[in-house]
Amino acid sequence: VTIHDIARELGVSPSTVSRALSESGPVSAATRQAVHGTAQRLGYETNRAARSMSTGRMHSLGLIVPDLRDPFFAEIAKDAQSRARDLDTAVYIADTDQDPVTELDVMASMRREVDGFVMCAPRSGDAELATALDGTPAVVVHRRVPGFACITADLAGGMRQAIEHLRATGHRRIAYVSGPSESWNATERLRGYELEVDPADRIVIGPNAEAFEGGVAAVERVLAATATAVVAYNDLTALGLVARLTALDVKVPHDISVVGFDGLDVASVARSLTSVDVPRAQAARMAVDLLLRGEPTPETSVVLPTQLIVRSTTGPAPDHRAVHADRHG
Amino acid sequence: VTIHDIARELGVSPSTVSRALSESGPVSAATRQAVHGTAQRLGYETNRAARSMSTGRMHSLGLIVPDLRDPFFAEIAKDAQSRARDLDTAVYIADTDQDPVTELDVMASMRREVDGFVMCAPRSGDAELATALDGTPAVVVHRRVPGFACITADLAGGMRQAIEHLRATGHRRIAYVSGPSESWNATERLRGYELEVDPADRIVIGPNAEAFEGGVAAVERVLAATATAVVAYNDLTALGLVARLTALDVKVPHDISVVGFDGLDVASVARSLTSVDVPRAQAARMAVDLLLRGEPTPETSVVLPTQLIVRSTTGPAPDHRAVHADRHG
DNA sequence: TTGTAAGCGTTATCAT
DNA sequence: ATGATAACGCTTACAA
Repeated sequence: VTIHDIARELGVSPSTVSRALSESGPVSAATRQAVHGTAQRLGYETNRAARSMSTGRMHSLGLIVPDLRDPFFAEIAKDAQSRARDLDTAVYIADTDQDPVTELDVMASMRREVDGFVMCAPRSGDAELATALDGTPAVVVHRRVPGFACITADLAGGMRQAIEHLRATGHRRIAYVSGPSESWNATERLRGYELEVDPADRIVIGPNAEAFEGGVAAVERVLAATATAVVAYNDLTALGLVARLTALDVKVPHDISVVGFDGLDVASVARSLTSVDVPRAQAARMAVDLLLRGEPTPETSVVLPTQLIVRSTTGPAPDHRAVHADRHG
Repeated sequence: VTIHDIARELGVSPSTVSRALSESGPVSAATRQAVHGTAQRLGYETNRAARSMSTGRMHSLGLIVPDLRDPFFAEIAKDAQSRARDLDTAVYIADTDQDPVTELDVMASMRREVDGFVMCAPRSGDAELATALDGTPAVVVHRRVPGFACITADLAGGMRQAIEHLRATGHRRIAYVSGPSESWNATERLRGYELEVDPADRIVIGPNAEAFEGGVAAVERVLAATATAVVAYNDLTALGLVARLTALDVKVPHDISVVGFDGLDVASVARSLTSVDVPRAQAARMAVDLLLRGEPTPETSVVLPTQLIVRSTTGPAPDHRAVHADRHG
């Protein structure tokens, strides 16, 4: 069922039907009414491909994520598609599996089919990204790329909150277990740590490719460094830390405090994890809005606030000697 | 850059270029070579909208999931889009947030834009689903819907493996903590339990809307029922159980054994969870293949095998009195 | 083997 | 306010 069917039914021309349906020209109230009526009755649905051919607008957007298995990105995907649906645009999804080459490939193959991209924490270099985009509107989420609209979170600020909280409860030796070294996220978080902690006092463990495993693997070194608190690259890493610490019978937070990063629903509830919340839903929604309703110019970049959520994996620092005795005695 | 540009460049007709590019007609080896060459050089990419208009094929598929935050579905989404990309088809994604109405809505709005649907554990009724599909090819994953190609897993068989394993290690009182009551998944798993356990011996707790929270909340009742082992609706539920048991100082698996369901990567590594693995990647891949390369007739339904993975949350049943003393003494 | 021409469903420009 | 017509880029009979 096409606009021609409606036109024939009503004895008007297809152009009139088109104008009535798309509200894009002068139509008498009566005919508009009639057109909408029979459109409804006939079950008409506009053919997007045809519409795209004449207008150039695709009414769809490309959502590119590094890894859907990461709950952080899964949530962004969920929120982004939800918002896009509200705005009557379909979402093509592509998971790049963290591979820059795949990323560039999917961008190339999707570029012509979409009105723009929402790029989550892309892995390719700034220049390659710009080339692959080649003028296609794009909003970058959770990474800063020069020349593009970016929506990021104040990760360094979140790190500061975490460390200030730990210091306020008596911790002096605070370790950071880092994640993958390449991502913007990773460097930002590390930078936040380095901003807060004097070079002499820093205990940095990592980088680790696998978030959870990295946490597990880092525990021995954290203990060896006699840290009383650890801030993790993300919640999964924190979970790994807690799991391993528990296995070694080191009590959290009695012997050691652990702070996660991201504020994932699953993670927080799973271990009552103290964590720095990163506003994912808001970022996803803003990205889609910016792409679809605004003009995503480089100047429109925004930095969302982060927020430390204190739960039960952090507590007062133990007396240092006591902890040490505990562990070896 | 269109086929006309290539045609002009080479002094041939657009149709020849089209034939050469789509391998859909007789073209001399020489011209085909030439066409591909300049196509490459000019950076030609076929306009899918235009192609769709003449062929009717969209080269895209709709992937409908209940909730991307559930790692089970996130993984399916990842695997499905990966396979689809190999087959040169784009993937529209829609997260229905478990809402049957939203589900039917997105099906209606996507139906014309896709060659078919991969529907993951849909929440609508059989009849509504069929109506909304209205002839659009579809493969249903993890639910059985009469009249459609379905890819499911042998959940009852997995449940049997779990219970047999527990029995073999001395457990007699085996509880089941169920999940949401409405889904096919949920009823299948429960059915598996009921198949294995005599009515008199059954300890069923739930249903629970939220997987993890359900596990947490179920613990007191599990203990009150003096079960020595629990099979959970899924891994998240199992994690909830373990978390709460640990908090109550009930040792897993010393005092009580816990079996998860799904075999999620995160979950298994997180708690070394014994779990019934459900082949997600295979299901996703098969669904896409069936949709894109085969004919998804009702007869092509397949049931994938499940597999109990024994890790460290299960162990021999404790002496019943000893456990009881432990808990209250 | 290649070219011509019609058609896919919509929008947009221009008359009327 | 409405209608005819061209155009979007591609595929596909059909003709050469």
